[in-house]
Formats: sequence, C-alpha cells, structure tokens
Amino acid sequence: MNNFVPTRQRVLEAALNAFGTDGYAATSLDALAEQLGVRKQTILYYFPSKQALFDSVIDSASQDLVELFELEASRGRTGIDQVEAIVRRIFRLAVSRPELLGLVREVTRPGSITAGRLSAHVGPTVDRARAFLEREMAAGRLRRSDPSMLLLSLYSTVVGVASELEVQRAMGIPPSARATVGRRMELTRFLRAALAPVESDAP
Amino acid sequence: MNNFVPTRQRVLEAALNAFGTDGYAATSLDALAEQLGVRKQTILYYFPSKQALFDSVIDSASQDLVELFELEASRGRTGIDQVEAIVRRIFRLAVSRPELLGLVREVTRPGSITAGRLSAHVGPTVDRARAFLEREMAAGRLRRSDPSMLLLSLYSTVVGVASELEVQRAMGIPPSARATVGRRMELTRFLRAALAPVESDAP
DNA sequence: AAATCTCTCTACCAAATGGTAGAGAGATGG
DNA sequence: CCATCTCTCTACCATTTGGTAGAGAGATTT
Repeated sequence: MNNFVPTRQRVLEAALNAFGTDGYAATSLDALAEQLGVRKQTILYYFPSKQALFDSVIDSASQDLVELFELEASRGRTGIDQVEAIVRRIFRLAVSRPELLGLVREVTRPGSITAGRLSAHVGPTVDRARAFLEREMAAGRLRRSDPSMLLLSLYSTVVGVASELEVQRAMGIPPSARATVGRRMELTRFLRAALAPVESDAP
Repeated sequence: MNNFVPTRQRVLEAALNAFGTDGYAATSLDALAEQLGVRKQTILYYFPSKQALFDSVIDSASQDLVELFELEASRGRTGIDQVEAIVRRIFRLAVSRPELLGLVREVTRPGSITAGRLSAHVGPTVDRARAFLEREMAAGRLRRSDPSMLLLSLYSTVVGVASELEVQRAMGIPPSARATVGRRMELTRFLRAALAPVESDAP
C-alpha cells in the first residue's frame, strides 16, 4: 500500500490540530515543524506566512464543515427529525474531530479579524438552514419563532453541549463515551420540547 | 473628589480586559504596561509572573460572577421566572462587561490548565443552581430532566446567545442594542418552551 | 536623623518568534 | 548533458517575550 501524504497536506492537518486546540497565538511555527519532523522553512515554503497558513486552515476546515452539513441536509428529512440528524452529526464530529469545532471557537472569538473568512464560506449553508426552518415553521412542523434567532440558539446549545468539555467537568458531568450519548439524548429531549409546534402553529 | 485607583487594581482590571478580549497567549505584559502608562516591571512587582497575574484575574472575575449570580438567586423567585431573571442578568453582563464572559470562554477552552481554578470558585454556585433545578422539578414548576445536563444546555444557550457576536453576524443578526433585546426575548420564549412542565410532571 | 518600607524605574538577558536569503539535491524535460 | 523546476535544508536576523537585578525616590517608622 502507498500511504504517502503530500507535505502541504500534512502541514495543513497539523496546523488545524494546533490552531483548533491551542489557538492561533499559542501555536508557533517551530513547534508545528518539529511535530511534523520538518524545518519551519518547509512550512513557509508552502504558506508564505503564519497568517496565510491560518487562512488556508480556515478554508479547508470550512469546506469540511459545509460538506458534512450539506450531506446531512440533503436527505429530505423534515421538522425535528432533520434537526436531530444534524445534532447527531455534530456530536460525532465533537468526538472524531474536536479540533474542527475548536477552530470554529477560535475564529468566532469576539473581535476576530478572520471571522469574515469563515462566514464567507458557510454563509450559503447558513442561509439554507434558515430557509429550512422558515419552511418547516410555515408547514406547522416547528414552533413559530424568528428563524435567525432560533438558529443562533440552536448553534450555541448544540455546539456548547457537544464540545464544552471543561464546563461539563465543572458541572459534574464526566467526559466518558457513555455520558456523551446521554448528553445527546438529553439535549434532543430539550430541543424537542423547545421546537415542537403548538396548536396555534397549524398551517 | 478622589478617584485614585491603586496600581494593583488598575493592573488587574486592564489584565481582565486584555485576557478576556484577546486571550492569554495574545496578551503581552509590555502591551499591558504601555496601556497602563507604566513599566512592565511594575506589573511584575505586584504579580510575580504572567501566569500568576492570570490566576489573580480569574480569582477576581470568579468572585464578581459568583456575587452577581448569588444576588440574583437570593430573591426567592421560582420556576421559569428565576431562570428568566438569570438570563436577563447575563445579557446585561454581556453588554456592560463583555470581557468577563470572554474570560470564561478563554478559561474553558478544551485542555485549559487553568480551568480548575474557575470551577473551584464557581463550584458551590453551580451546586446551588442544580439544587434549584431539582427542587423546582420536584415541585412541578419545571419539566423533569437531568439537572446537570439541563444546566449545561442552559449555560451554552444563554452565554452563546448573549456573547457570540461573530456567530450572530454570520447569521445575519445585527449587533445593535435593539437586536440584543430581541435576542433575549426570543431566547426567553425558547427556554420557556423547553422548560415548561407537562402534565406528567405534576407533583 | 537614620533606617526601613513601598513603589516604580533603568538596564539587561536568554529564549523564542516570524521571516529572509540562498544553497543543495533530486527529478524532469529539452 | 545541460537547464530548469521542486522541495527541503542551513544560516541568519530583527523583534518580542517573560523575567532578573538592583538603583532611586518618597513616605513611614524608630
């Protein structure tokens, strides 16, 4: 078998890991290079500066996120079932690639200069999600509310519950695999209660 | 009038601001000192190292948070009304002292070494909040669920909606004062729907 | 008046940081 | 066989970083 991975891609992966875990400022090119068994100048050969590398990492991560999301959204599910499928997806992501959500967290820090880059990529997907919520509300399958605000609430809740490990620890929830499933189930119940349509929502 | 503020306290305030806004790694003692119109060594006179300064900032911020929270929780409110009062408090905090929530965000980064320090301080308050939820569930004033998980969901949702400015921008919500109120109202509706007891919760 | 204490400063320093310049080695193509 | 291209390296460098050592000035105590 041939498991050769191009250096550029290896750099990108290691950088995503580092930026998503430790943050931009706390990640040094030297440390990154050492971890890759390569010299810093090799990194700077593929990416002209640290900031350029960060930008590329954001581009690459955005693409992954959008693909995952679009895939999960393209199965014709409706109402709370669709929401639940996305939740499950994000939880799996929090387990398999926590650094991806960590990067989002890093990029969305208040005052971030790079936030625009991520939103530019995920913008269409966000629009699509909002359109979905509007459609399902109109069809009486979700409780009526402001779609943008609802989206924000959903985002905060799901990503938080899926990835706020330290907060969970502080709240006495062990970070075990079983607890993760429990968290998702409980969250799902929470969201169902919040999203279920009431009589006045009938179309 | 005498508005002299001791240097130590000024350092602490500026540091909270910087750490909560830019993060620990991106904050340099030199920059902090310049901003204070003082030399770096003056900072190091009061705090023996950058890490020690950070620890002190966490201690000070924790105290503020706990005080605010305990004050809001000591008025004998019950059920969703109490939850709503806390939400309003956190929103006011997000407007008046965003760096405080920023610091929490920084400290609760996955893998943070300093997370323990914050949880040690807020632990009793968290316990109190959980006990409140349990009591209100037992009394049939809140929907029954796992109190720890519910707490985590509430935390994520409220803090996220209150402070995720960049995410809001990405979702097409302008960061205006009016929108802030709208966000809180919508969030309150969301939480009421999620928390309202159902018939089977009757005591 | 002398001694001590409190606070801020100047003078350094070793290490780490992002980045430049350019050499060397192997592959590829004319 | 030469020339070019691709990739990684060594050698530096200016700047910034957290931190040490200790002087100086004013206030307080003895």
